[in-house]
Amino acid sequence: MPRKTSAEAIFPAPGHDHERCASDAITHAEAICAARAERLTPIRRRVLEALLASHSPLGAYDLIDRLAVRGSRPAPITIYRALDFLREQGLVHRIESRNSFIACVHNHDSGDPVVFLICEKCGTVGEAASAAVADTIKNASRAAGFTPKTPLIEISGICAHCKVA
Amino acid sequence: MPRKTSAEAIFPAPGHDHERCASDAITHAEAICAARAERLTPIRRRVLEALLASHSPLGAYDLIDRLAVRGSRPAPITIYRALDFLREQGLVHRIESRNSFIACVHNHDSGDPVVFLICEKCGTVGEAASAAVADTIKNASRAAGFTPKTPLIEISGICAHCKVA
DNA sequence: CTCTTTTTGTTGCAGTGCAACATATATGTA
DNA sequence: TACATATATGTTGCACTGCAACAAAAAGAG
Repeated sequence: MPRKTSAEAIFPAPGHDHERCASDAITHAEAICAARAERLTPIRRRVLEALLASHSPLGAYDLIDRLAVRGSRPAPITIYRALDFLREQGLVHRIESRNSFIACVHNHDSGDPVVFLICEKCGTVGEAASAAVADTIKNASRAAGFTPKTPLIEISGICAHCKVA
Repeated sequence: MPRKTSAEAIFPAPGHDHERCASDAITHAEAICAARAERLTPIRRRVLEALLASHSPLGAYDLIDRLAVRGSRPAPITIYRALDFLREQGLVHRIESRNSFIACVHNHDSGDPVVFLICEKCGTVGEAASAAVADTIKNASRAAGFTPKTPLIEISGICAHCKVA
């Protein structure tokens, strides 16, 4: 069952039921990993939880800070390995223009191109999955004789909530 | 006068007249800077030339290597400052997904969104300026109540020349 | 020629990202 | 159960990215 019914863009409203949204995503991650016989180990889970606790993308060192407990900090490589795993499973995306990472709140078909909407004011990142965008881009690429694989689309701007304020 | 007549995608063919293509671009850069009363200093010019000598994007340290002469290497900040300038003038683009830079071979109207086509095999980067892509993306953003500013579109794939081989 | 602005040089550092190897933990198999 | 294998994590170390802050030099304006 999809966690989001709308196929449209998703931009998290401030003050939405975030606890719920995050715990749903964890449940989803467990299901995905179980189905694929992959292991959602404690570290991987904690990295995912930290990302889910923020709608803004987090850098690797933000994650280190958030996973640190009583003087014990995970090494960068530990975080990167967890991120690699989560990205392979499609549970986390990398925001290239910010060198940072965000938990995925879609159910992607793998390879589905995603459009990231990055608010310059509040830093919140929304995802939009648009077949129209995907098609247009494929056509434009083919016009250049180019065989596209993974489109990367990141758009800076102002989200609806910040625009009002 | 536009250096490219086609409004279509541009993917440099291996073995094209690169000397010519690069020297045209330098001429264009001089014209741009003159018109804006900006200074295309020797360092800025050499950075641009180094980028023009490669259709693959170069990292900042690649540029340091290429500008180094007889034991004297420019400091990273020197390169970044030149790149900042060139980017402000629209003469250079940053490829976010690779942390690297490429000389622009278009005549952009400023703010024009550009699609980068990055060949996974040969590393060559082509540019496509597509109004259709720009429009589609704007619409998708607006559907989420998002006010887009600067779309960033980078597509990995295989270019026509590598596909044949 | 002097003052001001712009550009470059120098030093230093924080963030990003991963390689290579060692250790520990799971999983499978006899 | 004991052993072999595969997977995951810990440790060390380092290369690349990117820029801040200040000093020195060069270009332009009056």
